[in-house]
Amino acid sequence: MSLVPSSKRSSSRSVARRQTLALSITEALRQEIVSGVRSPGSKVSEPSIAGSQNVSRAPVREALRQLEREGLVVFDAVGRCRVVELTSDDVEDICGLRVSLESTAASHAAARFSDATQRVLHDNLEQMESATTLDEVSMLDLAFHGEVMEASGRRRLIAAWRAIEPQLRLWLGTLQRRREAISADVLASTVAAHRQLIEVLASGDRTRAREFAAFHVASWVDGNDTTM
Amino acid sequence: MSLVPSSKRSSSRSVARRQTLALSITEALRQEIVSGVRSPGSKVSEPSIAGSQNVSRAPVREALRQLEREGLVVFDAVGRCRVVELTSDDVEDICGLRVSLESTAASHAAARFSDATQRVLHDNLEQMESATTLDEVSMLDLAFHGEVMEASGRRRLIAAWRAIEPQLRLWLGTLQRRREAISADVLASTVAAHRQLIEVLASGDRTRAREFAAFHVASWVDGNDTTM
DNA sequence: GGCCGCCAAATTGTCGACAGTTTTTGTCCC
DNA sequence: GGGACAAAAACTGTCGACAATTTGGCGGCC
Repeated sequence: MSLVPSSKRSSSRSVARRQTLALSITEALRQEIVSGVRSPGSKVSEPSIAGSQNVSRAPVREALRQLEREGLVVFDAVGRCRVVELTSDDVEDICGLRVSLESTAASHAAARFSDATQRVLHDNLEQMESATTLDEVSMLDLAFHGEVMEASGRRRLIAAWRAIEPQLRLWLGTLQRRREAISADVLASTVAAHRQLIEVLASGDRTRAREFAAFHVASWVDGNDTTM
Repeated sequence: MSLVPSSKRSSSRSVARRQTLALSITEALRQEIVSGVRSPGSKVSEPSIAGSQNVSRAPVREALRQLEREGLVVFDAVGRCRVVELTSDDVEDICGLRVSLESTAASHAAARFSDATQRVLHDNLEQMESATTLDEVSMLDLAFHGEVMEASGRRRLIAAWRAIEPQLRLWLGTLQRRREAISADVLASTVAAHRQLIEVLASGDRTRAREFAAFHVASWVDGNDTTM
């Protein structure tokens, strides 16, 4: 398999680290996990990956640690690594934390909403309106919420979000591999909610932003079946 | 779903990983940073640490990555590592996130409050009452809140807390190195607040737990001077 | 005195190797 | 067929080494 070329990180905030083998492998593995090529619970050993990617174990090791940070793999007591298996409990956990983080972020974002942010969000909205596949919508949805997080300007809040976002992607992927089509009304309501969130953020009303974000995320969670 | 038997160590990791060189070095470095032996902004290079600890660079490298995860060191674009320099902005950031996480945790903890947890918290309370140094009180305070986080049973919530807790320790350390004595009324009010929090948690009222925790943490933040 | 380029030292990213464990395989016996 | 047991394979943690960069210092030049 070839290493993913990795378009540069969309977020301008995080420091662009020099491209390194460990980074390429991290991205490649993340993609494999989220896309389901590596199924939950399957073993992930350093030598096998090092062999398949034609690198030494060192960068692989580093990549696995990064993926652990993102919650996509877990290490057992003896250091063995496996792809994480998300239970419905885990999903609940993730979503609960997500509500906390996003509502807090929305509150901050409302206090420092910029034109640039608004442009980015509107852009995302337009893309979503013309999206066709469920996968596309999900990714745009995550990107939208990621931008709101970034707009909060709170580094540690963003870091906490980044620690669960890949798990959300993984979960959404699993869901999508069961369904296939995209429900038109879900798309419509998501777009509507996002549009409304932008307005609330632009209004600068922090309390309302917090509450609306909490409500939107929570109802989004309800809209998706969390049982696995 | 198994939960921590609560029998073992108080600051329990979810998994007791086998003792490893990387772990020892992580702990040693963390201590050096939090205690101020390594001052904020100072360089942390792999060879120097490897040399001083008589190990190779590999475990040092891993330790530094762990410390980065804990926010105690930062890497620049070319991979150089330094001890983090916390600005008043950072502290605000940390505390804001802390309020979010702890109030959420309190809400969950109230819903599943156990006798074991109550015992641990009361134990902490007693220790704090007989504490003499400011350092002692701070550590017990952090331990108390850590236990509340654990009591929430939300792994990812706990993980997010662990990602900022060391930075809190670092900040408290710097503060303490400026003052010296412990204010009796601060101690008293902290103990009182903790006692009250235990009661609220035991009552099982999730909303009240959330609100009380948010209030307590926020006022604690106000009580400490965040300007650096 | 201050700025510029050059050389030496230091540092990171990556590699291959080895020892100690853990897991798997294969075999023999019941 | 199933279980105990031993050999074999696989894996992790750690080490030392090397090349490519980056940093720091030094002398020269304006």
